Amino acid sequence: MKSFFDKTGKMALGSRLRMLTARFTDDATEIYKLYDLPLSPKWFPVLFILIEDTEKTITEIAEEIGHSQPSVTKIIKEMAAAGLVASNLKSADKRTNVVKLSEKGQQLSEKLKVQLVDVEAAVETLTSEARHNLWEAIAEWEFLLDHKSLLRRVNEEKKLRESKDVRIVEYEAKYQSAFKALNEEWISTYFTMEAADYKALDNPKTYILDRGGKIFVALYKDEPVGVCALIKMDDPDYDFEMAKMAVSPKAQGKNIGWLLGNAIVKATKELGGKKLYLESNTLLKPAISLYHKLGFKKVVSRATPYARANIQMELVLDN
Amino acid sequence: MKSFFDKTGKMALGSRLRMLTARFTDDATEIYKLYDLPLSPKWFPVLFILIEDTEKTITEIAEEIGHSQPSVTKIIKEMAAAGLVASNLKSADKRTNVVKLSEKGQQLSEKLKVQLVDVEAAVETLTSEARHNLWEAIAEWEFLLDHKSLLRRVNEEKKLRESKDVRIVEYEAKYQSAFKALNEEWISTYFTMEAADYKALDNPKTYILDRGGKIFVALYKDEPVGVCALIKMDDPDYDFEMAKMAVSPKAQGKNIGWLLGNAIVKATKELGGKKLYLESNTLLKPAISLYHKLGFKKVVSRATPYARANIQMELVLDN
DNA sequence: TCTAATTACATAACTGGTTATGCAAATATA
DNA sequence: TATATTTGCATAACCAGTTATGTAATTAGA
Repeated sequence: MKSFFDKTGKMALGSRLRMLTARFTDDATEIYKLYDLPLSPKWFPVLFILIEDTEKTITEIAEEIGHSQPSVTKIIKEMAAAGLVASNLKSADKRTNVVKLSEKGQQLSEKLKVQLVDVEAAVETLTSEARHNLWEAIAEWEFLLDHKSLLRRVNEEKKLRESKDVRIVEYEAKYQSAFKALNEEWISTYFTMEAADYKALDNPKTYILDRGGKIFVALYKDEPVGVCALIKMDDPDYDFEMAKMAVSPKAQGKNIGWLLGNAIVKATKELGGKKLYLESNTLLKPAISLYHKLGFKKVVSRATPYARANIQMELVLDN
Repeated sequence: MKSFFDKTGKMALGSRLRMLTARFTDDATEIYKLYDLPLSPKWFPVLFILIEDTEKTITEIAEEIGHSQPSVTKIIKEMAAAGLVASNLKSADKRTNVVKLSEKGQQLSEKLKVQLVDVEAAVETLTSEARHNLWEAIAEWEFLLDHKSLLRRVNEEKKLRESKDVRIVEYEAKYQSAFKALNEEWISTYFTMEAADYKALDNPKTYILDRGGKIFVALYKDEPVGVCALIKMDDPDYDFEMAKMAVSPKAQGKNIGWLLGNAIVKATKELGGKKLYLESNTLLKPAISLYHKLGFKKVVSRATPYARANIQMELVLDN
């Protein structure tokens, strides 16, 4: 068994924990027998709460011990059948089921305290024999996972790894079809293609590059999965417009938008631009949030050839 | 939740482990989704084994991953339904169900490897953030519990604590009824009371004390629960006989036999005895093993007034 | 060599939890 | 103040494992 987990690595942490848990719960049953306590180990958390604070409702107990409410309902039912608790006590709120220990339950809990002392001592001995403190380790991991779940941590690792496979390159003629297709994909999903779209997407060289603009392509494992254009503007207020940003849905979650955006900002600076402009639609939540992350701020309306534009943003470059 | 476990103490280690386990397995489901792997997390151990060694029987897999055989049977059934494994492959032994990954299963396992790397990295990061190493702690506790189970450890604590409530005192007239009752209890359970029994048990003063012997009584919480006599012998080979040892079944597991035996040995020395003798019956396994623990060795037969005696032992005192 | 014991596995039933759901009581709101 | 929403809890159904049990195939033994 040990060797199995050595082979699997940390991926099997859940499995390994489950097995260790099983050892404890199996032994718990025997330990209760040893002390001649007619208790089911699973009653322990509920019993413990009722020893501490005499009267409690089902939901209160569930919250305190971290179980679901139906779990506590079941446990209380079993304990009531064993004569350890009195439930459905009269209370102002008739929905609640107020529970407290019966006489028998109190007597039993006195005997339980003796057992608790021995178990505590046994675990303490175990802890002193071990170099690694399991109890403290659990507490610490609970804290760390509260702060950031394993899912989020894995997701971050995934993005990190995948972004290493993403390269941002300058536009070449061979990417023209990808440039058009990627844009057409999202535009026609949310809106409809307009005349201005066709002009730029069909003739990027004439309409973007030759006029002093740039286009960047994001390659994931050498396949184009994202594009973005930097278009020279003929406007006293702005030097360049960031436009035609598109990322394939298949390549989502790889930070590609962020990498393209950064490439655009860097290129603007290299070309001596001071202010970057963009148009978008508030329907595109992830895009808007990306623009904010890149430092863009909303600006007041301005004439636009696109029907779908309902928000305009700018980024003032400080160097 | 944390505060709940702070209050309960180590007794709730099982509960706490179960909850931490739940966090991992819940997140595992989401992680598989993130990688677009149509796998159930519970398949992982089986899948892992099949990636390592192509062909395996159900029982082999169960042993390697530490699950029960029916658990593996169920998992294989599910994986077969999902088209990941081919089961019931032809084999010499027709009882066995030989299983291997299908083409689809192999493709999926390739994708799984990518995920494994990310999870490993995420857990590694977690470990580096933590002061206590959970993975190592689990491995160590598994080892320590293999060596001595929690049940045994708790039992030892219990005996230790209870033996503190046991006092060995010298016989007084008020213990005569206990002396008789405790002996009568076990003798009549396994054998029948003999004439020699009644003589000694009814008149301990005349037959034991007045002849230079001693009787010790073990009190548990001031109740007599064990007795043992040291009887002066009229024999060139032996000075004293240890006899009439009896411990109440209710007080078993408190080391009382051992404590009484030690009291007898100590008294023999104080009285200047060099050799201690006893008679017993091999039916009484725990008693014989106690005598061995006290240092008694078997000796060859010798005349005895007791029909039930079928083993004789002696202890030579060295000081 | 024939029978008895063992082995491999499928199935059923149980365990200690969970989520989903519905109903009655209490509270909030128009 | 009537209605909508929320709350507390019981019940049902599910989940990932377990133990118990029955059956067919194999192996051991008299």
